[in-house]
Amino acid sequence: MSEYNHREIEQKWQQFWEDNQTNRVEINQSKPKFYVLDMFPYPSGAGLHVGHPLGYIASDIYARYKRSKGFNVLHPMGFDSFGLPAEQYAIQTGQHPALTTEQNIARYIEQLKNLGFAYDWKREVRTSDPGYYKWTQWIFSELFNSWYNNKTDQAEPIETLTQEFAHRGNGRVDAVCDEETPHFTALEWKAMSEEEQYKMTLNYRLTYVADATVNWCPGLGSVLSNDEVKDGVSERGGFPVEQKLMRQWMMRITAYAQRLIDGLDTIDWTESLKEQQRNWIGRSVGAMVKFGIDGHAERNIEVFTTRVDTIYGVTFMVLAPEHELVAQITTAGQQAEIDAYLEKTKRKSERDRMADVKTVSGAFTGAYAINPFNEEKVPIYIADYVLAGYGTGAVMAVPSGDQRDWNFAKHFDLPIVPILDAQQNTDTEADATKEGKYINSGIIDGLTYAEATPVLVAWMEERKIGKAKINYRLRDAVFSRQRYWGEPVPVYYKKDSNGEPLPYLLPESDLPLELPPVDKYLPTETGEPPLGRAEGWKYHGQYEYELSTMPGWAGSSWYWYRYMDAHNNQEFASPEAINYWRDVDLYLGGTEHATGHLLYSRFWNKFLKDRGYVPEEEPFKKLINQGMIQGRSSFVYRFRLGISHRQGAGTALKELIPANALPAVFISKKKYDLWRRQTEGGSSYYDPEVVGVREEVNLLIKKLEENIREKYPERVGYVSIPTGEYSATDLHVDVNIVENDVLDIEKFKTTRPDIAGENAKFILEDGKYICGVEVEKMSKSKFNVVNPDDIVERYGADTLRLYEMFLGPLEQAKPWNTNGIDGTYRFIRKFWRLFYNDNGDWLVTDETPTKDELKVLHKTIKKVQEDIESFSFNTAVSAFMVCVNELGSLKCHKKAILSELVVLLSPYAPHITEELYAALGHEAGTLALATFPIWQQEYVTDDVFEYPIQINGKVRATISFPLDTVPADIQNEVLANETVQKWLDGKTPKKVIVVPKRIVNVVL
RNA sequence: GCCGGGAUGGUGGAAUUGGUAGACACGCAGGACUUAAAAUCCUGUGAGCCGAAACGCUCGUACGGGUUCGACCCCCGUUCCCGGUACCA
Repeated sequence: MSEYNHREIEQKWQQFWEDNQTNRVEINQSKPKFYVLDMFPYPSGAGLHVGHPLGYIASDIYARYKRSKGFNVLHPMGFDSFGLPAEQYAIQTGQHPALTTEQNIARYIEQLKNLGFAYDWKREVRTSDPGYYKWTQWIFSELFNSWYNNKTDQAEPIETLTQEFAHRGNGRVDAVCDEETPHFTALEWKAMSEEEQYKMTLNYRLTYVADATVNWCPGLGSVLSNDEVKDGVSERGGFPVEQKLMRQWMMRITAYAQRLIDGLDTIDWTESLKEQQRNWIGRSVGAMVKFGIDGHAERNIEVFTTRVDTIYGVTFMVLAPEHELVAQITTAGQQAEIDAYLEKTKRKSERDRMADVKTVSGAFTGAYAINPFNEEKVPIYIADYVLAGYGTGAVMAVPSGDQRDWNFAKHFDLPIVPILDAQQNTDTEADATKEGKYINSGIIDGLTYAEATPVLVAWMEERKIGKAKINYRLRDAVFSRQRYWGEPVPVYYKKDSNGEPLPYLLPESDLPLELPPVDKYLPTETGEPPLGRAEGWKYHGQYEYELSTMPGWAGSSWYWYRYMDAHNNQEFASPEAINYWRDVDLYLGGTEHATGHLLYSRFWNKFLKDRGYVPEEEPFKKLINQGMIQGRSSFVYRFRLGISHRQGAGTALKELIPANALPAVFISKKKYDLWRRQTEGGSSYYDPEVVGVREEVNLLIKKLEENIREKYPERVGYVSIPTGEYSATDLHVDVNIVENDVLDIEKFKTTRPDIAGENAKFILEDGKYICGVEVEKMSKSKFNVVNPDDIVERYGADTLRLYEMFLGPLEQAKPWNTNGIDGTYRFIRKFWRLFYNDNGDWLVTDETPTKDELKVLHKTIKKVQEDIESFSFNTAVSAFMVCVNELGSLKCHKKAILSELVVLLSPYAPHITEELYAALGHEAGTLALATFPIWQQEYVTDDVFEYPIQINGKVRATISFPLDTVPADIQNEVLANETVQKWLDGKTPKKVIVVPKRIVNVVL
């Protein structure tokens, strides 16, 4: 092998790894385990672009590094292969989503293999594979068969609940369950029929059917979860979303709200990510208070408040328009007004409601609530600023302390009563202070905030009109999707004694419940989900199956366990595998999963732990978010040419001449900016550069005009360009034909046949066409997508891997710019030339390395190790470059140095290092078994330190001293130094600071 | 509005966390090799000033202040950018 040939080398080793199963991994009790995981990719039809592998490269480097440090490393890859895009495509083309998904995955795998990742491909999983989703269905079943016991603070099998029912009824059960669950005794329980008992348990199960207000998306024909809705439209596709009451499968994630918050303190994630989860769960500490209703002795309004202390400042109540009491308490006189308001809110979309935060609106019900503390009657309003889905859907309004209440009070001219002596200006705005002492506040007058709350809560609890309560923003998760391409829910329906359908679970022996074929991937005529189309799809030929499928997050909420034992068809993974691999030590992925995948996964994990299937409370110990790679779009500027016609021609402009007779004129970026400046007026008009461009453009236009007029003398008058920012259109140009912002004009012409040949004019600068640049999202429509395959073809995977890491800190968002890649490519070739000269001669010798060479090597080992440990991959790449540059200058070709360096670099550039490792005489493929080099202090430390000598904090000289020089000696010598003497100018310094191995500062 | 992150040469970025700001790389300029180009190698490259030269000077890490012998780093205030979130009672 003479010259470095990345194609040959990379292909050879990728084949070798595959043939020899080099990256195969098995349980090995004699080694510590380490689990590195990348977030589950969805295999989209567009394939990978250079942004995707960023995290995969980082995790691969880390995994290989850990392996060389003696860990048994699990580093798998697989596919979250159910999902909307494949189904949308199926709807359009009629192709089965399984087929397109299969093709997309094949393409992904090919691309991933091209990059040389050390995945154990034998462990690959796909959520849409029945062998996989059997276990997703199984976990669903386990959830169905469990309830949440608040006393033990964990999920338990439903049997422990029914045993308790038989023993003592549900009086002492403290469970997370439906609000309306009735009380019953053991006797009553035993008196129930089996069906009645079963129905009762449905109130407790961790997955259950309920009528829920859901995000209905007509455009997708499906329900979406909160995290799939952004700004009132669907995250995928951007279709409008509306609120609708539907019968849905739900997951009782709220049972885990507190544990989901507490667990965050035990894991190493970024603070911002944890904060997002905390906000999403939205814990607030407060109290429930019951207000009576005047004239409705049997009813009351329950409110949740975080400020019970302000209860004497309540001057009105507000209910959500959807609140169930509205219909019952509205007086005859106010009925019309309330109806009108309800009608108005219903028509407002969620989006309008959000956009319209400023406007105050509401309507009076005519009814009055009674404040239990002072028996005062306050009017009850409805208003859409109160959300039905939060708390109880009712608010006690304290206008002196809450700005929204204040706005409402002002608008409807309601009283504003201050309740703390520290409150200020309550007639111009609300003051939410907790300072001062209470006034106008009955039993808490004169107390402080800290004193008042316990008094109020005790008072309420005594009278059973309220209690302390912790409320969460988190809602139970809707689990049904009215779609085809997802896991079927393993449930069938039997008619109960009233003829109503009652859900029953499929037994485990009937799993997996496979997706049936359908003729179309659309809802049925009657509005049933697509599964309703499946011919004869019935349980035991007679019972209706559940027709909705599971949401996208179902399959990804437990997948990391499947990798531990990917082919097990007895269990989702064997206890042996689970207890060995336990949890993910390093999880890498984007922030977009902050409140979706990462929350649901933690939920399912906690559930599986409660039920004894897994050992760890938290599944992902450390998590790193790689920054998004943005696109860097290139632009060309095309003048908008206007043609005037000869007077009296009377023809529409576009008919004057054929469209292609008018050339396209493109102007280079800098000149375009200058051209635009001519309208700014002032001095720029006379700027010679501006004048120069103006003349150049006008000359060209004049020439064009003459040419055209020659051909169409009777029609064309003159050609002109508007001035200012409207003079040209900026057009995206494919970044792959632009290098260092210089447009490849020939390629540009071939991609745009309409402007080929003579039909395009380019106004250049320095003989080049320079494109404009903007950072945007990477997408096809912006022509800024860079395909890793192209880069690999041209520079090789090793170079791409190094370059992606070199680009900057892993966690930072950055635009992709291929410009710098030559630097890493040069580095790789320089590295190669330490082993081979240009004639292909082997240069490596067995000579003993010098001290300098050892220092270069060990310095690099130290730096690279520290950088990998702190995930600072970009600086590690620099360290390699420095190292190779220095070894190059030292003309070092010594085996003792180079073989260590090869191992050191192997996590970053696995192919070239395998090749050279073998060339150094090692058995092929054994690099994976090599141990990470260990740096030695003796080679790294210098004997002298070069002290920067500052005068008043500015460096004026440097002087070297042996490391063990005492500060007094340093000071003496520094003061004697010529440069220092010059600055001292005969004076005595005020102070001399000597920091050993750092700096000397002489203060004048 | 609130929460989180950030702002350093023409560009991507570095700086042992209070101790020589700009490592490394791109780009650019000049040179060597070559008939030429590519590749490769060498030199220079924050801005400005002085100069024959200097391991000369001044300014310089978004802006304004402060603490310190010494500040990209700590504190106070301001501007802008990115991400998240939003009537949450």
